[in-house]
Amino acid sequence: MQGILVETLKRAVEEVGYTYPTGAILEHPAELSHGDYASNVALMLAKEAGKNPRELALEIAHHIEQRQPKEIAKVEVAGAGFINFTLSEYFLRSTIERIISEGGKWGSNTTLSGKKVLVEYTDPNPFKEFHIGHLMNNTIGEATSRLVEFAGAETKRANYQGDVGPHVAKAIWGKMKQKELSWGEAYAYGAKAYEENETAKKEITEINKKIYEESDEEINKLYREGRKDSFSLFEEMYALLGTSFDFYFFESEVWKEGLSLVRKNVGSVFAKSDGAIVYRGEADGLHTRVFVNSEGLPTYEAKDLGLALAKKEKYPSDISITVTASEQTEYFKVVLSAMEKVMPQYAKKVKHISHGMMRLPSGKMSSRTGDVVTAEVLIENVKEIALKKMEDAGIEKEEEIAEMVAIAAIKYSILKQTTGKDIIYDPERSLSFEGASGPYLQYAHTRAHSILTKAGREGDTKSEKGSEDTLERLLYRFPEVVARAQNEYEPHYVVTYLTELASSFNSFYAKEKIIGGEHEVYNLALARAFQITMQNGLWLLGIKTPQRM
RNA sequence: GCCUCCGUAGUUCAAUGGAUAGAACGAGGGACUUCUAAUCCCUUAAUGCAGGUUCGAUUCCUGCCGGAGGCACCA
Repeated sequence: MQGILVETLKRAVEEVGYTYPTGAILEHPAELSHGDYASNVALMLAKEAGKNPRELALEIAHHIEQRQPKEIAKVEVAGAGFINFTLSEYFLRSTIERIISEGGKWGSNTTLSGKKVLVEYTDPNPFKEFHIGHLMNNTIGEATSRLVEFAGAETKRANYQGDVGPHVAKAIWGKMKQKELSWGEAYAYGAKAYEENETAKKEITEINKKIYEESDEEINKLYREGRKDSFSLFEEMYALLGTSFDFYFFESEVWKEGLSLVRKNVGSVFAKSDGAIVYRGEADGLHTRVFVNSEGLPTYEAKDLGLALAKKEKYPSDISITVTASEQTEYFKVVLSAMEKVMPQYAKKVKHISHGMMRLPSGKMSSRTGDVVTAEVLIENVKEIALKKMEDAGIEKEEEIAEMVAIAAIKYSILKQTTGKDIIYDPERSLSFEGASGPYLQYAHTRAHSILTKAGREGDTKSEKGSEDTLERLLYRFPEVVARAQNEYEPHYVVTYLTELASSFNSFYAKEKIIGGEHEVYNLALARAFQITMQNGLWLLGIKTPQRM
């Protein structure tokens, strides 16, 4: 639709004697009463033309009216000199038809078709808790993957896990001292001891070395157990959240290559300093970071280079996305800067998405101090609320539906805002199930689905319709919203749009009786178009659609 | 100290340089013998401060104030 409008505008502007300015915008006015699209060309050209913008706008509008495409019902000049377009009933009706025929493909595009994309996210560490930070990362990573997939890319999901390194040594040390502790608790215990107790610190450093060497049978055994315990818990979580990974990368598998890559480039890219090997980022306005410590062991930095090698080997992609919390933004720049020098072709394909952090009202979460909210506890709490809601409504309580609703509530609260912003999670104040929320979107979808099932016949857009058309005037925008979310890697545009769409559908539902109503046939087609759009939109967000709730 | 990000109704969030700054929660009022009231309708209230660029600034630039993150052997 935008294409037709731009062409029309361009022609009219040229007929009046000017060139269509670059950077002219075609936007949706804040209010539907102002029309469906607004152009600011007249405002931009007014100065050059030496004319009053309104006058110029009227001239352009006049030329458009000479040969007005059938998709446009009305051209008006408003405000300071905007040219407003109102779309025609013809266009709105044919959009409904298009939505119904495209079904699950409605809203998708082919921007990335033929491209391979790898998305790395979630990245929980074995031996530590899967906390709400991982939940946030998973939610954003999954939505990002689906956006990319909806652009036609061959998309693979990757999960990178730190199964070696000091955190593992700390957990194992904790477990050796106190068998009855859970792995998360053992880690917190070890981390505390490491900071407060010199002997413990030495023992942990020793364990860390032995893990790399695989030289101590007792440690090896604990290590294997811990890995296994963690992985099975993680797998349950992924299933619950609706993520399925194609590749798992482990620090234990990538550190050697990372280490040797760094060693090979000492003197050229990296430098020795105080017994460690560092990368000096100052030349690029960054800071110095240690890639290999003075024990000769790789830090996260060197491992990340090894990871890049492993990814390249396993799935050569055109875009390689890594999703992390914003605390790693600066870190990542340094690693990327080093990567540009040691593997330049690959570095060009790397894209870092950093999201805000889940914080508690008391401040930053820390698994070192044990001050964490686990994903499991959060989901369980929210699920309880959903079950309570079902009970109050007198519906039969169903675990599976309560789970879908709980996860929708959580995902919505993560995805509703700009990706970079922190979220303060207050366990005292429960998540919303009312108003703009995950369940609100699911509920609207469920209502539509339920009507369509009950009606027992198909709708038809050729049938007579009522005068109201707000819903239609939002529906056609879905592909535009998707494209914007894809371009900016910002799922929240989809959330905002779906919320507005659901609200519009609910108003429509309250006003209009669909089954048995005056415009039943047309309204069934409209409800179907809404249901498809909502389903596709929720899929993009990784939110499931229950058939009843 | 240096670098990065962020300051919008009481609260949590929106707003590709555009029109009267939108929602939700909260508060107050109303709507279920009618397709699911996890809903709908009405009322309430905001751009941290000071300059600048622009026909037009929540948005871009500068300074200040406030918050978060990062800055050598953690991830």
